[in-house]
Amino acid sequence: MSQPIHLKNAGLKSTLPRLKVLNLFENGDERHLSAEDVYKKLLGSGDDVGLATVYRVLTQFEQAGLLVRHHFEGDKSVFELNQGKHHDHIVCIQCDRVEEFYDATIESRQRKIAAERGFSVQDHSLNIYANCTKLKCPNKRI
Amino acid sequence: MSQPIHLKNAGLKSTLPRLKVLNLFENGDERHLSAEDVYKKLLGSGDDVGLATVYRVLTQFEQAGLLVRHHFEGDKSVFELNQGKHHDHIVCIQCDRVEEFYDATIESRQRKIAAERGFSVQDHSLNIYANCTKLKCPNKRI
DNA sequence: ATAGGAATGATTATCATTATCGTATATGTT
DNA sequence: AACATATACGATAATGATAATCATTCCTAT
Ligand SMILES: [Mn+2]
Ligand SMILES: [Mn+2]
Ligand SMILES: [Zn+2]
Ligand SMILES: [Zn+2]
Repeated sequence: MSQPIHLKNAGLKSTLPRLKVLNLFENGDERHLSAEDVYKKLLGSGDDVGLATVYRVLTQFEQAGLLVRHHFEGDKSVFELNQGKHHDHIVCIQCDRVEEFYDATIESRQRKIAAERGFSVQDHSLNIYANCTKLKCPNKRI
Repeated sequence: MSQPIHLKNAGLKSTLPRLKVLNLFENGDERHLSAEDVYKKLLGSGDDVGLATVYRVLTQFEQAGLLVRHHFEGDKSVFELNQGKHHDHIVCIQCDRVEEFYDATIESRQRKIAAERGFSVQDHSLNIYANCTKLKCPNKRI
């Protein structure tokens, strides 16, 4: 757990919709949420914000460095709290559950490979799409 | 170079639009093409096909295993000829040029990481977004 | 050459996301 | 606390990529 984020420090006015969205990521049960996920969760808890605002806020939070955006194969973006530590993802094909991992070997190999070809890495995304072999897969939905 | 692909063998009727699209991938100068790229290239060479057909054919080719689809950060899908050998990509942020690489260590590490967590890898995508440090970057456009 | 099913292409629909714009609100100042 | 004003909100329209429709055209087997 890290210290609560203050929107002010991020250069963002502290508004109700922003606080609600931020709260979802800080205290919600899911780390990785799409705009639609956020919108529905807020509606579900009575806190209604406009869908346009959700999209706007997510993008603002991303630009402010509060959130990180991912593209997990498919059309919609997924966001998660930026805890400062880069990691990659395993996405379950059956239930969409997301598990995180970090592998120093993979990371350094990437840098090496890029360097050998005359590139300096700016960013990268590594997503593993897999099936649960263990029976912990509750099946369906993130 | 591999032997020319016969649509018949892929269970696909041999039609003009399909042959034109296939030809672009087999004899064109770009390995990685979006639907729009394909559409514009065909229009440019006088071979006009409908945009709907382009999308349909690309999806069919993907399902038939002739093409592989990638999602290089951003909204549009990119396709390339399936030459049977898996590889990952470095995408230049400045010119969108795509370079391919394969690293056995990274590949096996992925499998190991997934296995340790009870997953069996079905697929994965690893894209490195980087800047050319060498001056070979002609800047802009795939 | 013919027939019948599949493919094409113009168009419309869909889905995620962004842009508009009039109204509401946060925050610094009286 | 009431104000002023820049900003943010939210309903809705617009956009861009891709999928679905459907009447017409084209392969391919007879
Ligand atoms: Mn994560
Ligand atoms: Mn490739
Ligand atoms: Zn990584
Ligand atoms: Zn790989």
